[in-house]
Amino acid sequence: MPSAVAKPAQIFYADSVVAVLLPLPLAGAYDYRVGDCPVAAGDVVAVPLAGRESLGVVWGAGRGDVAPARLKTILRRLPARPLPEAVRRFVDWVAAYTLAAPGAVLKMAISVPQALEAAAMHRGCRLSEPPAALKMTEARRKVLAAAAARPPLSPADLAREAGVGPAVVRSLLEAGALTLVPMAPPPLFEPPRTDLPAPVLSDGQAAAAAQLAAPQDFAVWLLDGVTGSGKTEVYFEAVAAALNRGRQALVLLPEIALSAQWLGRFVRRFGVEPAVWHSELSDARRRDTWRAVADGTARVVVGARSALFLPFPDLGLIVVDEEHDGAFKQEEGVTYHARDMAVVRGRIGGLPVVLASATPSLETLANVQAGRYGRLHLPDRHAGAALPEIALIDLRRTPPPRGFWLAPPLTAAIQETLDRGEQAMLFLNRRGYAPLTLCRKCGYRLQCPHCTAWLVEHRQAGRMVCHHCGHYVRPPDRCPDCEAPDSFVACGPGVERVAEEAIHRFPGARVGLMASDTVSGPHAAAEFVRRVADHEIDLLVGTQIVAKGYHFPMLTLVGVVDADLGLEGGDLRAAERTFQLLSQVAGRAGRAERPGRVLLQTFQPDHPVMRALVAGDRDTFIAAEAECRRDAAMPPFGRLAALIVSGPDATLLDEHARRLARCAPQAEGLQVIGPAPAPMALLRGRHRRRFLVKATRSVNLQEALRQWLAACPTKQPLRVQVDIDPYSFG
DNA sequence: AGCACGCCGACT
DNA sequence: GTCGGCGTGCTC
Repeated sequence: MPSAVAKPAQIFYADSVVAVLLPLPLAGAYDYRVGDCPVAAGDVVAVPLAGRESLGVVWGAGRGDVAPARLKTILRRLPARPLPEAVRRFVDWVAAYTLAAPGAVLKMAISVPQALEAAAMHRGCRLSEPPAALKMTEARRKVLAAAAARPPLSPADLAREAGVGPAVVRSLLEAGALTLVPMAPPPLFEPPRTDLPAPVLSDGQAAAAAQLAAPQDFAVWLLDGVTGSGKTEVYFEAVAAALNRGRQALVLLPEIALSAQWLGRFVRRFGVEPAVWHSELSDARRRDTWRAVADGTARVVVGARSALFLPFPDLGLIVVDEEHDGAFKQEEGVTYHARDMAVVRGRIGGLPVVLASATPSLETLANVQAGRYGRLHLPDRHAGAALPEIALIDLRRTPPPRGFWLAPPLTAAIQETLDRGEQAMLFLNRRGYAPLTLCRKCGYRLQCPHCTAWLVEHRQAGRMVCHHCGHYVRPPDRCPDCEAPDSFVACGPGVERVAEEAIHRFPGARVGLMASDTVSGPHAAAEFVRRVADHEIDLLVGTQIVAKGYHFPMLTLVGVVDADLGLEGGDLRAAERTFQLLSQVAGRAGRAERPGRVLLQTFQPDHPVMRALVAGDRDTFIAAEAECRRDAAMPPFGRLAALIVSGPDATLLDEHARRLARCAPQAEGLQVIGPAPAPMALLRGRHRRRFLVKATRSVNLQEALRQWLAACPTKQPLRVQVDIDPYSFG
C-alpha cells in the first residue's frame, strides 16, 4: 500500500476554521480562525493561547465544537517546512496507541523550537576593492589569497582556510578589503557516497543484501545473525539502495552515544558521517540537524529512539539495530517502544523496516512465525571466524576464595590469556562498589529518601548513590542508627570492587573500568574504547555498556562474574533478557582469527538460560520461553498494559487506587490485576501503585482503558500513567 | 506546559 | 494589615 502518492494539500483561506495541534498535553487539537495568510495542513503556525503565544501545527479542518465568538486567529505562519503528512499520521497513531495526548506526541516531533523560526542569515567574506592604504602583512596576504580562490566563506572558515587567527579576517573586514555578503549556509551534511567499493560479502550476506535492496513498499524483515556475521554490512547495502532511489534512511541504535566504532564503519562505506540524533546534542546542532532532515539534505540519520519522530519528507528505509534491546522502550512521558513504532512508521510511509539482532525478541520471532515479518538468516561468523566457546563455572563446586568474586577457573583463564599477550574482559551488570552496604553492628542500611531503594556505594566518586533518582550522600563516618564508628561493610560485588580484585590478582595487568558513571559522555567513552583497541588496557571490567557493539580484535576471553544476576526478581522477560545480554557479552570474545572463550560464573548451571548458552541452542530455548508465554497468555500471545497511579500522599493514593479498582473494566477476554504496590513503590518522592491489564489479542485494549479512565478521573496531585506493552515489571 | 486565581502563614 | 507559598484549573 504505497502512500507516496501525493495528494495536493488542501489550502485553508482567510476566515475558515482549522484545527491546530499544540505541543501540550491537551486532549486534542484546538480550533483557530485563519488570518490573511492562507495555511495548509502541516504548516507550523504561531497562535494565541491564554494570553501568550504558542507554536502549533495545522492538523486539518476545524472541528467546529467551539463557539465562533471564542475562536482566536492564527498569528503567523512560520518559515519551517510543513510537517509531512506521514509524520502527522504517525503522531496521531502513536497517541491513539499509547493513550498519550496527541500534543505530547507532537512535542517529540517538533522538539526543537528554534528550528521552526527562520534560519539566521549566513554571511560570507568576499574580496572588495582594497583601500589604497592597506597595510599588507603575511597573514593578510594569505587571507586575501584564500578569499580570492574560493566562493564566500564565513569569517571563521576563511581564517581556518588561510591558516591564520580570526583577528586577521576581522581587521580586513574593518579595513574594507573584505565585505560580508549573504550566502547559502554551508551544507552540514554531505551526501553519502554509494559508489565507494562495498566490502566483499559472503554468499549468505549477499543474498540477504539483495533481498533488502530490492525495491519494496512496506515490509518488515528480521535480519537474524550471530555476532560477527556481518549484519551491519548487509543493512548498509539496504541503506545504499534507499539512497540510490533518492530516499532518506534512518538507523536506530540503542545507545547512540557509544557507537564511535559504528560511525567509523559508516564512514568507510559511505565516505561521510551520517547525521546523528540523540539527547545530548547541543541546541545548535539539534536545530541544524532537524532542519537538514526536514529539507532533505540529511540523507541518512543514525539515532536513538527519538529520531523516529524527525520530519523526514522522503523516508525510504528504517533499520532498527539490536532490535531486542530494552533501551528502545521509552518509559517516561509518552511510553512507546521504538522498534514497534518503527514498524508503524514504515507502514504509514510505505517503506521497508529491517530489524537486526543476534538474539531477536520473542515478539519479533512470533511475528516471523505468523508470517507477518520475513526472516533473513546469516548463520556464520564472517570470514570463517569461529564462534566463542562458552563454558560454565559452577560456583557451588569451585567458589572464589572468601571475600573475592572470581573463582579459580576464571582467574586461571585470565592469567593464561594475559600470558599470551591477549586481552580479557570481566562483565558484571552492576555499577558501583557493592550493591549493599550495611552497619556490621546493627544491620542498618542507607536508604534513598525518595525511592524504594538502597544507596549504592560508589567508592571512586566517594558517594552513596541512589540508582533510581540520582540522590547521593557522603558515606557517613558513623552509623546514623547505632552511632558505631566506621561500622559500614560492603556486601557483594559491583564493577568497582571487581576491578579492585582484578588489580590485586593480576598485578602486572593494566586494568580499565568502564561503567556509565566512570566514562561520562561520548568523548570519554570513545577515548576509553580507543585505549582498549590500542591495547593500552589488558583487562577490561565493565557493565553492560561494554556489551554493545564494540569489537576488540585482541579480546579473547570474557568472564561473566554473575550470570544469574538478571534472573532474580521474577520478571516476565528475565530469562529472555538474560539470554540476550549474555549472548551479546559473549559475542565480544574473539573475532577475526583468534578464537574466543567465555566463562559464566553461575549458581544455576542447570537453568535453561545457561544450558542454551553453553549449547549455542537459541532456538530450543526461545521455543520453550514462547511456550511458557503462550500458556500464560502473556505477550506476545496476549496483550498487556500497566497502569501506574502515583501521588505524594500514600493514603490519598490508596483511596484513589481502590476507587479505580471499583470501576475497572469487566469484559470478556480482559482481566485487571491490582492495585498492588508498583515495583518501585516510592520513586522520586511519589508513591506508586500498579494495575496490570491482561487482554486477549481480540480485545480493544486502548478503548477499554480510555473508558475506564474517563469513568474514574484522576485529579491533581495524583497522576495516572498508562504503559501499553510494558517492558519490565517485577 | 505556563499562568492566573485563590486561600492560609511570616513579615513591613 | 500585606507578600507569597503552591494546589487547582484553563487555555480554541
